[in-house]
Amino acid sequence: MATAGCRLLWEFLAELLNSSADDVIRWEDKPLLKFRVMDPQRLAERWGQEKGKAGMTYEKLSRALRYYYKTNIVAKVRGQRLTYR
DNA sequence: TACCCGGAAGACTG
DNA sequence: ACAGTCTTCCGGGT
Repeated sequence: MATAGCRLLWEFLAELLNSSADDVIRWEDKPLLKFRVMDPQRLAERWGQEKGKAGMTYEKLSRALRYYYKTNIVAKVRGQRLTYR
């Protein structure tokens, strides 16, 4: 069950948001839990390293994010590649 | 352009 | 063998 082992995508994103990786992803409005991806390509590279997937791209990372809409882990704020969790 | 949308299929893990 | 969480691929949208 569940990848539980360690970093799920949302845990990885939360860690980046709570650290100072402002060049890749940052809070747009922390109280509202809105964040913004500043550098899609670098975000995908870091995610790829986490999972040991060399060919990770933002297209694929965002596909995983779309599956999150269904479970309400994240929601898209169109017009600015913003999301909240 | 670059990013966004979801269905379908399949890999990987505990 | 099984179910959860993606990963990969695709055609189409804004």
